[in-house]
Amino acid sequence: MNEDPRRSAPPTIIDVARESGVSYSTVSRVLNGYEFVKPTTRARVLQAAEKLGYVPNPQARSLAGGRSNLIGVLVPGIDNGYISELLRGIDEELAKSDYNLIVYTTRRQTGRESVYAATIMNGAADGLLLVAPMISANYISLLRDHQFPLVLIDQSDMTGKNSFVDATNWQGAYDATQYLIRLGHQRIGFIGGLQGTTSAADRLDGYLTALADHNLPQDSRLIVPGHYVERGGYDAALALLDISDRPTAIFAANDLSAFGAMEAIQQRGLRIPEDISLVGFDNLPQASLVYPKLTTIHQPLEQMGQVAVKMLLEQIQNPELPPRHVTLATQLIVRDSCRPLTPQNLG
Amino acid sequence: MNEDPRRSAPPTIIDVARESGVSYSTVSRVLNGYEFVKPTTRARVLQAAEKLGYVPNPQARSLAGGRSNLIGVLVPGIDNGYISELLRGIDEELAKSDYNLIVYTTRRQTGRESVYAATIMNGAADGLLLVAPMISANYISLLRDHQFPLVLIDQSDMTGKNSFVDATNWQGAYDATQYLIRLGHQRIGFIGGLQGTTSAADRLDGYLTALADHNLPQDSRLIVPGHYVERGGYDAALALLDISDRPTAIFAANDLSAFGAMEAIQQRGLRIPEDISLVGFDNLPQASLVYPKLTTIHQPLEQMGQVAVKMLLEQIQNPELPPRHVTLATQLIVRDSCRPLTPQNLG
DNA sequence: CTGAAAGCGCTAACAA
DNA sequence: TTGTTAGCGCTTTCAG
Repeated sequence: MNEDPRRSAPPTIIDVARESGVSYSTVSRVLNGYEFVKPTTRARVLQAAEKLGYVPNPQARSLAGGRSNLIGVLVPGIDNGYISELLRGIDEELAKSDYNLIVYTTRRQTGRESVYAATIMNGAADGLLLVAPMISANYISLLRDHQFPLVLIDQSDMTGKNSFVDATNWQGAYDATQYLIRLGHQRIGFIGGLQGTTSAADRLDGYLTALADHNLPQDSRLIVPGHYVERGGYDAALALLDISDRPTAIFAANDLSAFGAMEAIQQRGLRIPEDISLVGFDNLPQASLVYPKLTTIHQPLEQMGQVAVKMLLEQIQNPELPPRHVTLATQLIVRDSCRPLTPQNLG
Repeated sequence: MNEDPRRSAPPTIIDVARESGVSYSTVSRVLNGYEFVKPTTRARVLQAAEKLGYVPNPQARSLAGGRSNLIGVLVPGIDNGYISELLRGIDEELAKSDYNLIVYTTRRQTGRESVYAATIMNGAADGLLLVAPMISANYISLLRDHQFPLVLIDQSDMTGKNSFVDATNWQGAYDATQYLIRLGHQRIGFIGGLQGTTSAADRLDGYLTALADHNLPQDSRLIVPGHYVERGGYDAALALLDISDRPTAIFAANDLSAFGAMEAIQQRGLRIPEDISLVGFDNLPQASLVYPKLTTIHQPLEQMGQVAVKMLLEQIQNPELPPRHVTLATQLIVRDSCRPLTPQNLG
């Protein structure tokens, strides 16, 4: 309020101490909510701080206190709906705390993961959310070995040493496939996810199991990689459409590749769902924007972000906590991209 | 490489000094690329640092050096394609520097902007990108008065004291409107943007001017607010369709509201573009995903983010630099949501 | 070319 | 309940 905007240096705790006539450690106590401070003293300090327009210097605070009040999130990039949804949840939850968010994108650190890990542990952040899949195990175990608070998002953990939150990938894929089967589809193409990720493996497995449970044959030509990207879905769909005995339905391991598939299908002059049914996975905001609206498996990304933050903050508070795993439920969202198989559109 | 993962405290500059047999200020010099260091000394220090697995502590560095190597970006939220595109550009450019990105969302600071501003200036970040529109002028001038490096994105500045980067909003709106006029449309609805933003004002103005330039009457019933959000576009379109003398085309001030409009139009049983033509603004990735693919004005968001970062880094390097303004060109992207007005579909 | 030493602003013992 | 005093790890004069 009364601060002088022209003053060169911002007021420090010392200025506040001088102003209120107490020692600067008392000021620190007041500012940190320490309870055993005489109310009148507290009031005086607070008033002085207000008067001077004092705000703490985060760097100094963390250097002395050992905490940065920053939490980091490592993502592959910020450019798709999947990450945005996750970030929204993360931010929402973080807003309730006094932590700020620092975003690391993996592109910056190719081959230098260990240096990054070391820097982060060295005070750049108090905890890390790992959204990026395909992070080298070394990287993760480096952090883990130092007891650094860490939560993996959407990737289960091989070692059992890390906390993670994910969704029912297997079940979701099973549900999607079964939905198509119940509509009468027998030849169902599968556009796979990113090799090496647990979600991709689980979704493939859910698909295969659903086929098996309904006594449908497994045809390896019907399984093509899409790498979780739009372009991959496009190429995959083209490959699928080129099979002599073309599938009547396609289940794409994520929405992004489903969008690519839509493009390919429509370019081939085929209609969705009349000529071919399509199911995605994720339920990105775009899914209800495309035409036809995409039937897909909802993955509660926003909630996953929130839960991950909660788990991370717990871990920061108590580093001794054993790893926790939380798996949230997926859900089939029926829209307009599928239809029952009738004699007319039999492959 | 050879560091011991079980050691409790990470190595500091002092450990490196001891290991290499020089004073720790020399280590600091080497680490900061100071040139007048004997090559052999430099090598010895570097080797010791490598051996110990030394990484600098960012907090200590910034406390002593006065720079945090963090740049902040203030956004309303992370949840729409518009922000994502911008962030992508920002991140891309930042990746070339050694700055990291800290994301602030406005929701966290309602009513406490000045405290936030103070904290940021107080070392939390070395510079700030302001993407959020509607940030109180006080907030901005508080930062400006302290000579804090600042770049506004997509909002021109009333005071002339701040650097900003934006796009040709007026021209884009003019082009969009003119495009519709040239297709034969005479009654063109306008779904407005967020009140109080310069882009909304400029786009409205471009629209009006195009009408005037082509001797088309201005009808206030054809101008409805959409607030740049999907829901707003939906409501706006409904209002527009309810007019007795319904428009044959609609120009939405951004893609988000255009998406909402599509929803409304289709719900009313009308077809785009057969019954009504639609143009958006922004060219979000989703624009080519919707059906029909949206004709829109491309705004180079990614590039705007990159340019903003460049300008900000310049400003950080040289705080005395006068404010700069960069306006990037928009471009009409013709897709499938418009068609010429023929006798059949005359309102 | 290199070392010594003074802080940066704050937290957290330790005293009193 | 409050004051005193070490540092946190590093950058940066200032002297050699």
